[in-house]
Amino acid sequence: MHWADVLADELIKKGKKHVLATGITPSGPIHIGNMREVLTTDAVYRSLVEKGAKAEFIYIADDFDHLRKVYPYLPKSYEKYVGIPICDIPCPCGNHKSYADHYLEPFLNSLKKIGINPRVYRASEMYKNGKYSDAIQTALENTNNIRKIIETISKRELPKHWIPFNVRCEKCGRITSTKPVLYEFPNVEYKCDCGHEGSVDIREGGAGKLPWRIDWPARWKMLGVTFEPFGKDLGTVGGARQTGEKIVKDIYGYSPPNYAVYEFILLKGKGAMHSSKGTALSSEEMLNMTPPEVLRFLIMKNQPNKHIVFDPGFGLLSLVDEYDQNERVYFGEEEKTRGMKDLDKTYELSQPYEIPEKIPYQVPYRHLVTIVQIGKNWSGMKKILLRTGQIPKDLSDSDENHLKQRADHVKYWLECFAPDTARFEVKKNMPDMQLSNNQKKVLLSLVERLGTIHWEPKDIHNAIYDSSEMEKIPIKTTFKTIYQVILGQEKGPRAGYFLSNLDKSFVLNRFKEAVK
RNA sequence: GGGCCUGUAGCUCAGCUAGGUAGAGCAUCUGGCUUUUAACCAGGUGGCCAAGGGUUCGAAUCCCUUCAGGCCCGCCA
Repeated sequence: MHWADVLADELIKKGKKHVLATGITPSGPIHIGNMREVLTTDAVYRSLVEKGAKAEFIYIADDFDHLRKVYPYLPKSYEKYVGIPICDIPCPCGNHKSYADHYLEPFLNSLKKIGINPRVYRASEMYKNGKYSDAIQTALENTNNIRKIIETISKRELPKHWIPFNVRCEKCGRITSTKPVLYEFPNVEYKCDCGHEGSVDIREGGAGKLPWRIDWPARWKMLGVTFEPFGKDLGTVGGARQTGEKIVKDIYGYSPPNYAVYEFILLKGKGAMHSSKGTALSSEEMLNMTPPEVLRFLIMKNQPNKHIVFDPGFGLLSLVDEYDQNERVYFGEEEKTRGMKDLDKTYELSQPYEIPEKIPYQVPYRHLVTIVQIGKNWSGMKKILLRTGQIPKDLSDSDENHLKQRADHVKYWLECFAPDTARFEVKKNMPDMQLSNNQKKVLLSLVERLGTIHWEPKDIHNAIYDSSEMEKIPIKTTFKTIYQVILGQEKGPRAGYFLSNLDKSFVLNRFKEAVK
């Protein structure tokens, strides 16, 4: 059984109505690892709906959380905003409403692309319009109990005058620098490091924020959350999940949601991703180089608790190939091999939107990598594909769109992530290089022979072999020579097809120039 | 110290969330496509499933122990 079905079945045992939540703080570029949380939730959501349960998928952007430090990707001037909720900090690029929106917006766009449309809640709004008021009051009434829970489970000692509420300083706007002096419902008197002393009414929207360990359980109850996955860092003993379970039960009288702990996505050769260390791959970038269905596939085929090593180099091509193979099996065009566990479900969950009725037209992804570089734009590519018979003349619009999209992904990948050996470029001018006598000999022979043949892949291919044999030069050397004078490198795409896509006189002139 | 993951063919890994003859890709070897360019087809070689114990008619799969590696444990998914 697919893991999403297992999780959905567990939920259905408890009831027929469910609220599935995810939450990510948009304090920096939201990377592909964060995406795993959303996709995991989406998989369970879809399984629930399929099984006839009522389910709602919500996404909580904790934009009332404060800026923790000046991350490396921020200007130094942001020092003054540390401690202020990110919804109240100006946008780094100036084009968004706030700091939070700057990172949230592209992420929500990415979600759309991979077929996820959760109901979005913003913590800042919930705080500011008083939704949290009851939860805050309950927390404050239970200060000692909460303190005991946190101290016992997480084995931390809390400050003497700690209360489960961080007042937002009315003067400097920070929620980290205030210290409570006195709480007497409904007011908290506080002192801020900025020198301000004041008093806030907790029923007033936006007066302050519950600390994370209380905010989370409070939100479970408030929104009726029954499922929420979280990263392995939060699943640790004494962590926020554990204190949250106890707090939500004892203080808020609500039973903790089901969950899945998901492992990290590691970048091949780089390890775990950290936005703050610049080793993260943002979701936008990821979606620019990976077709959305393939990105989903990566998450869906792996159980959440298994770490994933993502290789943005050649590994990506293999991943797409694997997806395509699964697709062929799903549509019965190929035999299932043994390792394809839960193939049908995995394939269905990989679709951003509708499941195709029939198999989309496939062109091997690796081949697209070559075609993209020869054909440049889509019409050029289409011409090549038509001529070589790799697509039929009556290709449907949806198939064409699909291929076009893939070509765009390939292009982005080539520009930003592809290893050098995947790239080639037809040099406009003769590359600067020295050819051996043998190389010159074979080129001369080729000029002659190619001049007389039809400019067809097969004929070109044969001509290359004939010349090579004639001049008693290893075929390897001949290919190498061709690539060197045309591409300036020693390897390249299959020569016959490749040359046939270039202008005949261009090729002949280049060869002539090379032997001078 | 605690938690999670991993250990299966030379390499990368699937199979463990249904216990029932050990799998794929790559590499290698043989043959073919009248001739390899990270090409295709057919076939072959290759594994005490980390080690030990337990449950079972039957274990890579479930349970326990050990060993080795990775990650997490203020904030970070």
